[in-house]
Amino acid sequence: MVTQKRRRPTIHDVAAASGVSRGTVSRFLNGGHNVSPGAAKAIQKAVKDTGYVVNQHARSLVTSRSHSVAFILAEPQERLFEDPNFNVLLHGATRALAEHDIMLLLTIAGNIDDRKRVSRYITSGHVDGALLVSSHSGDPLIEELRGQDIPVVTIGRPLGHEGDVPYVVSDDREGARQMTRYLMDRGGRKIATITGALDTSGGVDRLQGFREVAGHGAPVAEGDYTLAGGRAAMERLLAAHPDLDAVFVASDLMASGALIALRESGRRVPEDVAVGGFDDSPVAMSTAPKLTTMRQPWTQLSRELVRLLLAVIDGAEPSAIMLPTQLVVRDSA
Amino acid sequence: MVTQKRRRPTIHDVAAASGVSRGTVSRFLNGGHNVSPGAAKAIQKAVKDTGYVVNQHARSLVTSRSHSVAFILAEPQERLFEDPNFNVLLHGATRALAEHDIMLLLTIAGNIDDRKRVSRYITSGHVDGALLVSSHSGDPLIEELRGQDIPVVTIGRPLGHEGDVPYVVSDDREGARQMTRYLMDRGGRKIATITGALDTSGGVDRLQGFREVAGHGAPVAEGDYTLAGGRAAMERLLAAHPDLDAVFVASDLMASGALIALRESGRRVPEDVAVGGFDDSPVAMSTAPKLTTMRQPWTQLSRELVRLLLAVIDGAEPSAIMLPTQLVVRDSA
DNA sequence: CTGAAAGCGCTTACAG
DNA sequence: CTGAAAGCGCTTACAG
Repeated sequence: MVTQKRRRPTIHDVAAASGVSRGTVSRFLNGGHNVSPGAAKAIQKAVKDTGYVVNQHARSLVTSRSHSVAFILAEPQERLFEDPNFNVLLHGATRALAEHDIMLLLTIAGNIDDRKRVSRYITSGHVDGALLVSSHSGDPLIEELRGQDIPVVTIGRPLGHEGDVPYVVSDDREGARQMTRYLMDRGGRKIATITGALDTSGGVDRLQGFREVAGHGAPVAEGDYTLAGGRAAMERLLAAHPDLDAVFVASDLMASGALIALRESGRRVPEDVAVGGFDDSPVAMSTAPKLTTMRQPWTQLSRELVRLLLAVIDGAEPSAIMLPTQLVVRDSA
Repeated sequence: MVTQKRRRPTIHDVAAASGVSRGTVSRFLNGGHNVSPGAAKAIQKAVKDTGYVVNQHARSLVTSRSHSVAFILAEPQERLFEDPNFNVLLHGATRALAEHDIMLLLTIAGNIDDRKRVSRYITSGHVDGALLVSSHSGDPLIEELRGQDIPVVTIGRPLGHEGDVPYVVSDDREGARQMTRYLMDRGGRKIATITGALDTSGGVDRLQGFREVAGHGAPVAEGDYTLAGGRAAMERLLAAHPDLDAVFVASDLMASGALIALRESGRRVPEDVAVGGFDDSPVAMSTAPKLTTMRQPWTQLSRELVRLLLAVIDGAEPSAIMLPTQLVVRDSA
C-alpha cells in the first residue's frame, strides 16, 4: 500500500477551517493581539483539527529570526567529552536560552572541513547568532562570522579581536595571582606552573598572573588543557626541577594529569608537592586528593554569555564582561 | 558612530551586478547547469564583489530541504558526557553525514521542557530528519515526530514502534548469548548478570540472551547504564550471592562500576570473579583490568543509521538493520 | 477587531 | 542558454 505523502497543512488551511483570514490566524499565532474571543476559539480548534504546525522557513524568511543559536565548539570532538568544562558551559547556556525560548544547537568544528560546513551553515541564516567556545588566536572562523555580520560572542578573550567581538571571561590573571600567592603562603619555596594552550587568553593570562607573583624566573611547562598534556608537562617539570614543592596548573583537567605524574614519581600531594588547579570543574572532586582550585563562576558565565549574545542580536554594541574567580581550598594544597 | 546595519545582498543584487536574470544566478548557484561560461564568470565575480551568501530560509521554503539533521539525545545531559558510546556515535554520524554535505545538530532532550522545545524545533521544519538516540519505551517524542511525518530513525529497537519506525541495532541477544557462553566455558559455575535499563531494547534483549544460556534461575540485578548503577548492582549481587564467580554486565560503563565494587569487596578479577562487558566502548581500555567485552560495530552502526535516515527522507519505507557483535577478549575474563 | 495585499528571497517549470 | 513569472508559507502595515 502506498501511503500518499500528505501535504502539511498551512495557515491557509487553518484560515479556511476557521472561517477567518490568514492574517487573523497569523495574529492569533503570534500572541493573539487583535483577535476576538470567538475567532480565537475557532482558530484554536482549526489548528487542532488540521494538525497545523508553523513552517519555520516561511516565518523566518519574513522575520529574519530563527530563534535558535549555535554553540560552536572549535576544538577536536574528543575535547568536548574529555573536558567537563564544556559540559558545564553547554548546560548553562542551554538553560539560560531556554528561558527565552531559544534553541541551542551544538556544532562541532574540529577540523578544517567541519569549520567550513559550520561556517556556511551559520552564515546562511540558520541561526540568529553563535556562542564561540574555545577560540584560539588566528582562528579564521571568527573572521568569517564577523564578515557576515553574524552576532557572535566568545567565552574567553578573543585574542586579536578584543575590540570588535564581545566576550565574557573570568578574571584569569587575578585568579592566577591569588592561587600562586596561596601556594607560596602555605610554604611553597620552589614553585612552577603548567600553562594552558598559549594561543588562548586563559593560557596567557594565567601565566602572566603566575609570573607577577612567582617572578619571571620560576619554571614554566607548556600544557594544552588536556589530561595527557598536564601529565607530560609535570614529568618534564620534575625531570628539570626535582626539588619542586608547589605547582600551579592552569586547569583542573591538566592538574588531574599532573597528579598522576606526581604519584608515579613517588611524591605525596600535598606533603611533598602542593598542587593548585584552575576551573573548579567536576574533575576537581574526583581526583585523589581532591583539588584545591580557583572556581570559575560557570553559571554566571553562561548567563552573561547568553545575555550578551541576545543584546548583540538586538543591535547592541560589542562589550566585554569579566567575572571574578574564587579560591576553593580542598586537599591538594 | 552609528554603523548602519547593512542589508545583506540578495540574489537580486548579484543579478544586477552581473547583468543576468535572477533565474540564471540561481541556476549557477545550484550546480551551474544551463549557464554559459561567460555568464558563469560574471556571476562568480558578482558573488564575490557583493559578498553574497544564500538565504537558507528562502531556499528551504521552496525546496523543503534544510540539509541538516538533528541528533536527539533523549537522556539527561550528564549521560552524554559520562557514556563514551554517545560520543562515538555522534562522531560517526557526523562523519557519515558530512559526506553528503549535511549538517548534524546535537540537541539534548533531557527533561520535559527540553523535549517540548526540541519537538517544536524539529516539527517546524528546521531539519530534514532526526536520529533518535537512546529511546526509552513510552517516550512521547517518538509519537510526536511520527505524527508530523518527520523522518526519524532510532538506534536500538524502538520498543512499541518496531513496525513503523526504522532502526539499526546490534544483535544484542546473540551477543549476550555469546558472552554468557564464553564466561561459562572458561569456568564460571555461578554466573549472574547486571542488566541495562529495562525500558530499552538493549536492556531487555541482552537479558534475554543471558537467560537463554545461563538459565532462568541465574541471579539478575537491574542496572541503568550508568557507572554508579553498575556499581550498586554489583554490590547487591555480592550481598545476595557471595559465591558468584562470573558476571555478564550489559554495558562497559556499568562494568567499570562493577569492577570498583568487586575490588572494594576484596575480590580479584578475573581470578575470583570473571567480568564480561558489552559495547567495547572506550572505557573498556581504561579499566583495570581491561574489559573483555562484546564489540558493537560503532562505525558501521552510524553509517547505517545515516544511510537509513537519508533513505527515509527520500521516501523509502521504514526498515530495520541488525548488525553482529564480536567477542573481544582482554583481561577481565 | 478584521481582511486584502504586498513582500520576505529564493527555485523552477515554461516559453523562447 | 536565458528571462519573465509564478509560487513556496508566512507576517505586517494599511485601510476599514
